[in-house]
Amino acid sequence: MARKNTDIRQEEIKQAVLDIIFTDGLKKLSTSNLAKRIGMSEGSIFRHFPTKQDIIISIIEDVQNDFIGQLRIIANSSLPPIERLQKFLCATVNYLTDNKGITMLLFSEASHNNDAALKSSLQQIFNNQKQLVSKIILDGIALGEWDESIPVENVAMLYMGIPVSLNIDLILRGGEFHADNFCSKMLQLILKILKK
Amino acid sequence: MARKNTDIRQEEIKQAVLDIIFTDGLKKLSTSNLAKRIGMSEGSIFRHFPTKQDIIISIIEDVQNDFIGQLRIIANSSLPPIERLQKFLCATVNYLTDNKGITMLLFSEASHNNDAALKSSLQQIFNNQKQLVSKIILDGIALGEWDESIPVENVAMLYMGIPVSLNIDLILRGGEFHADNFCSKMLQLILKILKK
DNA sequence: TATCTTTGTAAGTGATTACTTACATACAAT
DNA sequence: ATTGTATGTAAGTAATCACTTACAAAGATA
Repeated sequence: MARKNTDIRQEEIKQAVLDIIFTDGLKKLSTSNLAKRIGMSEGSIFRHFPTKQDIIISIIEDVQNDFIGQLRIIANSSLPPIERLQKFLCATVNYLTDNKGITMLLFSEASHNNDAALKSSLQQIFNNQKQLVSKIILDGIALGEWDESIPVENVAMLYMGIPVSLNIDLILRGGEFHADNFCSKMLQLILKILKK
Repeated sequence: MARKNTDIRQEEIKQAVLDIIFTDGLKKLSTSNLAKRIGMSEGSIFRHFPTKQDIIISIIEDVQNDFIGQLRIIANSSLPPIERLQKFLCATVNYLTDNKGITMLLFSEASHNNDAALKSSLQQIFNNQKQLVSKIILDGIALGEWDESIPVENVAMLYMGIPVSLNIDLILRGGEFHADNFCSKMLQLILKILKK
């Protein structure tokens, strides 16, 4: 087969991982199937990643950089808190619906594996989102826009339920979804909680 | 080894499944490990269940009967809606914290497997909860206690986020949790949404 | 007591797993 | 042109998987 650089091959492999998970389920994610999907030999995969686990870890790092990075920019922007919250929520919903393979991977890996490093990465992804939401809410309270007596930690937890249960829904129903309405409807509910 | 009836053995096997998942992760759930945990031979397992998959299915049926059954009684009771909602939420939180093995199993199985019957069972568990919550809310609205303009479907979805994200938290953090505060704090947030 | 069904086990089965080894060749640097 | 390194493959490896087979014995029924 044609030769390509490791970085290109790594991307191909990671894409194939997500592809298989979404179309066939995590059970079918073997190095053998992975090689078939890309059209290369099984041995070649181990030229570009030392172990199968390292492929998963690399994907989770991508999520940290791309997804959480994007959310961090939104949360720290100078927009009014209400607009930040709206952008934040919609960005999350869009990411989840656009990357179904990734979300299934995160879910399953969390309960499937007992690897400490992996679990800690997943915990970070979850907690980072919670902290960024808390920041937006606290900013809104500081500006006098929202009720200062609300328990911010609990609202953030309730907020996190939105993407997480959306996730479950996506996994169970297999994909079809109408993001626009969902995003703004959920925002309105959260805003009612935040209202003075 | 001492002989026991199939029904007793089936319970032992199912308990061992949940035990392994919680202590060692789903990856270690092999028929070989299962037999070791119980202290019986691997072949004996297949005397009491035709396949490994059937053990999982039987556990999910237990969840339907025990957990959803309990929630159904609460939702259909003649208590005031606000009390039903409180009992409903606390029963869910307690079940999740008491049965960590089960919740991990449901999560993982949903994304791991592509078995249609299994996925449909999991979907039913999720949807039944949503429907029961919707019923309580609609009853409250009919009694004039809550805002009739709220989108019930979306509140139910937001509500479902509570147990689901609690679940994630339990999986990632490994167990320790203070249920009492959580239960009532979350209820207050939902009530603020429902308020006229 | 004799027989039949249920429950148990040890030792297999072939399939699949993640990963390795030995070797070939493309391509960049000298 | 020569050499060294990165990328490729086919054919392994031992371990593990879910499950089966052949046979033994417990316990109920006759």
